[in-house]
Amino acid sequence: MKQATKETLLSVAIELFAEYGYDKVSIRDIAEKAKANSSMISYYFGSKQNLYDAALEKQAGNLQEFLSPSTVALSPQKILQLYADTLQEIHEKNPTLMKFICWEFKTPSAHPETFIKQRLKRVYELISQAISRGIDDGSFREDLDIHSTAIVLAGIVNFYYISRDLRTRISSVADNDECYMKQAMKIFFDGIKRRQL
Amino acid sequence: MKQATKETLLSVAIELFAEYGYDKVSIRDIAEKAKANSSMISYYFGSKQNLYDAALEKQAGNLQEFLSPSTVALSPQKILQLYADTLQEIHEKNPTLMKFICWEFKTPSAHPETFIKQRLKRVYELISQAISRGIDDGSFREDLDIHSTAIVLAGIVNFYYISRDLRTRISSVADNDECYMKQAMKIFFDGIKRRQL
DNA sequence: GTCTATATTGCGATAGAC
DNA sequence: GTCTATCGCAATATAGAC
Repeated sequence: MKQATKETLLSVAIELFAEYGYDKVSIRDIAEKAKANSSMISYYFGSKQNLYDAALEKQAGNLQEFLSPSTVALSPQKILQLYADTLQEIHEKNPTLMKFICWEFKTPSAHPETFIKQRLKRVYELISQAISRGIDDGSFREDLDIHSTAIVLAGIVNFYYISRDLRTRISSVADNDECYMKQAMKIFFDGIKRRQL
Repeated sequence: MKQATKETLLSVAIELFAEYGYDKVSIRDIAEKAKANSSMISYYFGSKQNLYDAALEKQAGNLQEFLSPSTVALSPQKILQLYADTLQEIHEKNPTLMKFICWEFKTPSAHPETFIKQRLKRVYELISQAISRGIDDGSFREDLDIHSTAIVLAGIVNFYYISRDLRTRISSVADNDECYMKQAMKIFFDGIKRRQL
């Protein structure tokens, strides 16, 4: 009945895996920081891998908002903007999720079919459809390649967060999330907008 | 005198580290694939970490071209386009370098001050200056934030490669590097271009 | 230079007392 | 549920023969 230990282990695992990645974190590290015994991880989760998966899935719930059924009813521009806003919000409220996704980028083979990948797939489809509709209704350029445009948007929004750690080491310029996203989306929308002749 | 073993170990190390990352590759894996004894790694490089650093630095030489002194003399547009072209070329000719850089994005703390980071810093400065000059000479929008614009460009160009492994699992759309880069840079340049009133 | 053999460490996992 | 103790394994690194 005392599941406090399980919860603590999970939240510590999320914290440490997000920061250092799967390989660099031992179950002993997690147990120590959670003030629990390392054998409790086997007891509650079965294995280190299962604990990681549990951590990943718990974080994945945060992509829910963007994927709500009402999203598809929005205009193409609104959907693309919502994607950017949602990622910005997720990062503010829960930076660890982005860390997990980044780790997945790096070692995709580690966890073949996770919940998070299914979510990402849905996100990609939503964006692609929005771009396609935007072209059809005349608001975006006709010569846009849908796949490429989707990657450009994803790159603009995600690279900022993916590269943050490295950037702060290289450059002395301080980040301003609000400012970046506004500037970036202006460039993006100006770049895909249909020109008046 | 017979340094063939050393060279083989290094090239195998580059291959394996790029593919699986530092943690997932053991010195035994490297030695086996190089048909050498694992103790040869200590003999030639001292440690696994030193071998990794050697692999990283050897790869970093490939960023040279973009950083040649003649680059700074080009027009802002040309410099930004050259950045995209160079990364595309690097990836085609030497995909392992990009893998290394991707690993550095994920675990930047692992190797505090590497050669590669100095190169990246120089690249960032070149791009920033190009954007700044483009604003001054009236070819780019005046309201551009230099830092944000530089990250947008870097994101557009790099995210495509960073995300490739994961994307191919999620989406069935085949990549076409040439097509992507052309589309992406058109969006980018249209997005930062100064509008005629 | 290259090999075998081994020292040493740290890992994930589990058995079993309480 | 939680602990101690330990097993079994794989890793890096090294000592020493050749």
